[in-house]
Amino acid sequence: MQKNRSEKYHKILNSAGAVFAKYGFYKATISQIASRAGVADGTLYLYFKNKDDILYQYIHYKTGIVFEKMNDAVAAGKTAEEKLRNLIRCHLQEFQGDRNMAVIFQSEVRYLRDIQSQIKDISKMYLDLLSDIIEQGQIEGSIRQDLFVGLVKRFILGAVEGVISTWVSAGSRYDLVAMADPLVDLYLNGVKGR
Amino acid sequence: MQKNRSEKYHKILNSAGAVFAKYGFYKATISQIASRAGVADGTLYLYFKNKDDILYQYIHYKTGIVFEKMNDAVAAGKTAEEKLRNLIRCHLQEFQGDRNMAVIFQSEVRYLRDIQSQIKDISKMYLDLLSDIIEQGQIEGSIRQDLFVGLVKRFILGAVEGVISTWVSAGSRYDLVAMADPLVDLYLNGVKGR
DNA sequence: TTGGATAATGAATATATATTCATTCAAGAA
DNA sequence: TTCTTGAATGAATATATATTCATTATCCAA
Repeated sequence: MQKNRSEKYHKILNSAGAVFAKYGFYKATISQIASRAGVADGTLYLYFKNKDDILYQYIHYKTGIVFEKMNDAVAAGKTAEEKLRNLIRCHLQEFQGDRNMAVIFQSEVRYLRDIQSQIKDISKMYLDLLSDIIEQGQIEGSIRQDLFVGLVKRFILGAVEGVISTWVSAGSRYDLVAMADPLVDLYLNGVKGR
Repeated sequence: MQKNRSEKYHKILNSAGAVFAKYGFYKATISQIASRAGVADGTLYLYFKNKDDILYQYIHYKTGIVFEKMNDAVAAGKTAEEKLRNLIRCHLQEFQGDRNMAVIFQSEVRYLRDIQSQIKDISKMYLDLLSDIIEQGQIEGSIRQDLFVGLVKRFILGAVEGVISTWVSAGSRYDLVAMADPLVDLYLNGVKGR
């Protein structure tokens, strides 16, 4: 099994992404992935240990890219509110830009937890980013003190994921990034009339 | 294939719930389900068309129960805020009371959408309930007018699901229902400091 | 041009398990 | 007690597909 990140390696990863997204991990077959990548079935095994490994590498690769961008986005903000806004916008942008990834992250996360619990999953990283932002906001005074931070984090992430999930189910037709500001507004101000 | 809802039918459904929750639909085997139910493999086929059908019936059955309770909970409230609070509390309560269901709803929804698109999925029903509540709140004046209702619904549902998901991953150790009030507080008031 | 190494192939294999069905069992009727 | 009918069994079957590996192609250095 080669480990160099050749062009073919990425070709296979991309094909796998498309096939997994379309059929789900279990219904996707090695032959489908191979033929979409324009290689023979056996070739996949020169680059990946097995079918599980393909999914694992895919997530690992995508997670790395996305998380780096999210980190940058947060770092680019000064206040907690700016950071939060940047994070949410970045999140929506990345997922809008890669629908296969969005579908796979949505559907196969559970299976992944089973096969590779050492994968630093994107939720965990995300929640840590949020912790810092919330803490900063509380110090600044822009975020309430009387909050259960563990709940707030899940609340924020859950809502974004829900929004993405809807977008995916609806066939990815509308502009997801446009949801960023209204969403942040909901986080900050809630729905209550005044 | 029998259609009467005998005791054995429910025994099998329950076993299936436990096995699906533990291993996931694909890794779960007919033999595991059968042996847990204390019947022979072939017996499952007297009650269910095939493996897919077991999952389908399971979700269908659970959805019916849960949705009825949710409906009642909402109906028991007078103001929009009461209704929302009742709904969220009911939601958390039902899922806390049936962890297998919580896991399965979380993990296998996508597969279900594929096999049985005619299943009135719980999200859809839920979102409709929320629509009514939001609309009522806007009329009452307890909920802001300047909201994109489609987004608010997803925002609310996403956040509850996220909270449940965390609870499941954490091994269902803490009291989920206790999250209801803080969560509703977040929906209503947001996180912004004043 | 050739030889050796590396990469790719795809037919054959191995395995897993969903599903079937000939047989057995159980219970009530005659 | 014997018959009849429907339920239940579980060993045998059928199928699907992940994985292997003997063979072939490709590439590059000498």
